[in-house]
Amino acid sequence: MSGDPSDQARSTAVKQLKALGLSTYAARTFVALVSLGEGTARDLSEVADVPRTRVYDAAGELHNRGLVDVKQSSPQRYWAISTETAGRHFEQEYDHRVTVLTDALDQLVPANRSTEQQGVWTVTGRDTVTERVVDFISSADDEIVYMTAEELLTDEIAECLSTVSDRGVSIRLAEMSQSVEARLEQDVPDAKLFESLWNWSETPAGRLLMVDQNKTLVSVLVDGNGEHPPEPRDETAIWGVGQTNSLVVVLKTLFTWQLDNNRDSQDVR
Amino acid sequence: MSGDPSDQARSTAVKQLKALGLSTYAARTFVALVSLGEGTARDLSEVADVPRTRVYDAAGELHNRGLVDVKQSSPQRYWAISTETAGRHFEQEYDHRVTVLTDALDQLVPANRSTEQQGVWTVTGRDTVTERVVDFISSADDEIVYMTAEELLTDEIAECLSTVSDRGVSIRLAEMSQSVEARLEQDVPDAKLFESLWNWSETPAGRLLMVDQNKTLVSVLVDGNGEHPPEPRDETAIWGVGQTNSLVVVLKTLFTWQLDNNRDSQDVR
DNA sequence: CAGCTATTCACTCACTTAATCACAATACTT
DNA sequence: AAGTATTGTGATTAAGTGAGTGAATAGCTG
Repeated sequence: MSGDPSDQARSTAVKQLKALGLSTYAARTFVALVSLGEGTARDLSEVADVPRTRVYDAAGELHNRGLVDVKQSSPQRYWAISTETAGRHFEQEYDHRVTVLTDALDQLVPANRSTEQQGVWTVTGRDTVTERVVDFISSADDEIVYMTAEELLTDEIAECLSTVSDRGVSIRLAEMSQSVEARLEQDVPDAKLFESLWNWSETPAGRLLMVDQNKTLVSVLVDGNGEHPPEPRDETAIWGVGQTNSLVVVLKTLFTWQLDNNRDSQDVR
Repeated sequence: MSGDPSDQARSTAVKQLKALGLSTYAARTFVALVSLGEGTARDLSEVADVPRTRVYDAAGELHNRGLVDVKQSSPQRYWAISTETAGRHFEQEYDHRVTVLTDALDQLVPANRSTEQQGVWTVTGRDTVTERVVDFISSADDEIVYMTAEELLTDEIAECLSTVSDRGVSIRLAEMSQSVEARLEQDVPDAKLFESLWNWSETPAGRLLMVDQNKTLVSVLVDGNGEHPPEPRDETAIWGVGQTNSLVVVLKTLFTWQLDNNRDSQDVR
């Protein structure tokens, strides 16, 4: 009845709907109803592959959620809202959730989130690491030293650097690939380049970041070689904050030495 | 240790986190970690009221989601991201979900979503009815006739009316309460007022809407009197589309008669 | 009225998740 | 250095949720 690409669309739609909190039956029923436009319990049962006797529950759930309208005839018919409306609907619901959540959490957060720590924290996952990097960069008052692999320089990061640069924070970027440099030159004209410690492009290193000589983060790209599915969870980072933090101390000396050497126009290694 | 308001904040936060897809343990652990800022499994177990041996799983789940970073010490310590970051994090995740969903659904939607229907569909819930109203108004090509109870005139609706008015759609508003009229006069200066059929403010009626003499919706405010919790699900609407649709036909004649009478400056009833 | 269909309800089964326990590994104390 | 306390991991049990099935009721059609 339906081809392969259509089936795939179905299953991803069902997956997302379930993740959005619908039951399997409700998700399948909704997808069927969208592709049918309108239909009876029997129709839906066939297309959605949901037991006929359970379509009513599923449709009820959908009606409660406001995704489906009901016609009180016999047999009763169901009608699905448009995809755009569905999108808006979920967005609204979600915004509300997040607002309520952050409000509640803000009431709980203690006054002093310590600014001096002993050890280092680990973060996993490319997107998550990016989040930390953005947090760090955004919090900069004075100076940022940053080295990054090309593939990890997202628009988000570039934009973030540009913002703090406008705020007057001095930015030092390690020598990286041509394209990265060119890109940043455009977005962050005030950034100063310096010679990299390593041959950056040949290491599996991800990023090095130091903010205000006070917060540091270093990441590496892991697996990607020995793993079966090409997971996006392919970056691992450690970070630490505080003047006495060991990671901070190490990177600070490293960078200081590096930057000083560079200032004397000496090419190191 | 913590007062009543704080406890309430905790429980709502936990509720939202669970709705966002976390397990109860993970949700409780995260909330505890936010109010602690940082802590060991033991600390969390006490504050979160989660069995100590399960805190590790919960923290793992949170770490995978990118909400918590881990310190590899002994005992290992956990650190929660800031509430703002958490908010951004969920927003991003959600935007992605909705995008994927709508893309998939758009592939499934059939070419012809019929424009001619027999019966009437029912919708429940104030927000959901508003969604339909917005859909209808947005789709207007020619003319809108609208009557609404004051409390139901949200900013969203006013804005929507204003948009289509700019597009050249003629808008006729029934006589309503002073404040509603004043408000719309400002947002939608081109709208023409006409005398209402009923003494609008004294009926439990919600809204009447006719778009292009082709789509109609009528809603009433239900319960709100006999129900124990003041539920927001207090509006029920029916709608139908098509020239031959019975509801459309009825409302069309009603409005036409009404508007014609009004044009002759006759006050009806 | 008879036969069919639609709808609801009650129940089973399977699976996820909460909760406890037992044990191994590690750190701390004297 | 040995003993004790604490941390982390895994296995196990219990409870709850949701998928799936069938029977019973209500409603329609001819």
